[in-house]
Amino acid sequence: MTVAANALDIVATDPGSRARTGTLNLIHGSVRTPAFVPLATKATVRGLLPAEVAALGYDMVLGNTYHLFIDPGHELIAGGGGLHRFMGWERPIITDSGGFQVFSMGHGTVADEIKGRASHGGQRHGKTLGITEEGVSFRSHVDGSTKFLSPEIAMEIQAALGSDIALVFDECTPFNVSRDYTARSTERTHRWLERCLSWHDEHGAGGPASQLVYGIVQGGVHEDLRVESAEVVAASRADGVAVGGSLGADKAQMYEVVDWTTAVLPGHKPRHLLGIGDIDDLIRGVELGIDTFDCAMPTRLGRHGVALVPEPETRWRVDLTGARFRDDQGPICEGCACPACELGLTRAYLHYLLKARELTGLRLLVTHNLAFIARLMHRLRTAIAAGELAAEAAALRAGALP
RNA sequence: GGCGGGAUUCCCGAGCGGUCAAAGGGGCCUGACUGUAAAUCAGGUGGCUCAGCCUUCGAAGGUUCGAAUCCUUCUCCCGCCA
Repeated sequence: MTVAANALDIVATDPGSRARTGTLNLIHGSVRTPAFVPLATKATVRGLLPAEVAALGYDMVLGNTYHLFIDPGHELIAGGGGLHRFMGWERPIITDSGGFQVFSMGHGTVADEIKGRASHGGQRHGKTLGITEEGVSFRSHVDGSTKFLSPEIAMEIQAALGSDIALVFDECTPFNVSRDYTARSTERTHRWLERCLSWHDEHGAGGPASQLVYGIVQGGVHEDLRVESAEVVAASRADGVAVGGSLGADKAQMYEVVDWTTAVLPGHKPRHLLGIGDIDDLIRGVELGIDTFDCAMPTRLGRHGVALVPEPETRWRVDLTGARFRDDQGPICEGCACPACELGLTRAYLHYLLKARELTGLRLLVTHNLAFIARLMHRLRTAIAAGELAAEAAALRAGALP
């Protein structure tokens, strides 16, 4: 059992939904919720300085156990004073357990797996060597050597990293597996949850005493399995609950899965929705009672030349690499007051930087995208506190600039 | 004026008698991207009445069953020598 049993301080709830707002109090500070958590997988929000991320309104970032274990190694990071000091971010950090990598190294992305296709030229398959009750063997993507992760090792690594929140080691259940496999996998994840908590209990006094541990709900797209998993995690000693695994083939199914889950979760435990992402998904997630989200989308899209804009019909995206923006003197995003847009830069300039492969272009777009999401979350928090979430959500979904 | 080298599909650039509508880049277009092996990846990129046909490899002739590839002349580039 960890110390902060009531780390989440809820100050307001929305009468028309499960949404709530408040603060999540952690070792390195508090997180205003609902919050989006930018990914700093390899100990950096790619392209941005810690101060820049904070200035955009972010209280927490997410690091990855798998990646930091492979390179540069958790011992090295621990020796240097922990992940916070290592990356120069003294605010909260949540670390993912590496469970997702077991999935992605075998299947590629979530979308690839669902659609049954190979991603990146089919180069990504087969790095996961085997999943057993003990843990997972896989081939390092860096040097090809065989590595092994187990619930205990994942917790040990996260303890060494010193993250504010550790996620238990799980198997991200694929979409294209049988219900029976999903059931067995989910049960194993439950056993792994217990092992993670036990490891944490045993080592907490001498180490991560106030590090929170979040259990992970699996169960695929099966209501009974999801509900059971949510109940198992909720009833455990875990401080918080993360919703993971395959969330379905489309948004409707995803919302349904999250709905089943949060419907049975106790109100006091913080809830994290793993890997979500899109503007509309964040809005719905908040309505379904999610407190924190993480997603590669805003930062990755920015690096890929896409700017987030208030246009639902284009899924809130505009790809500035297209030649039609070559002489577009308009702003990146009309009305946006982010550090990038404040410079008065044109789409023509961004397009030019992108085509010229200048790093500044990527920095500018990542900054804008993260600012966009940060404002979205801020507006949702404010709306919940003011009892106006329904109207605000409707406006944002219709294309209001957050 | 002389001697060499070169002109290839939007651009650069392979090809050097048939398996070439023509490698490979770039550009352009489309698509993807949701717990980041991702500043990435995939597909397309002469035309059509599209399992075939037509038009393309500076221009015009010629050799050959057959030419972007060989020959002749011409036009224009680029070196070197005068």
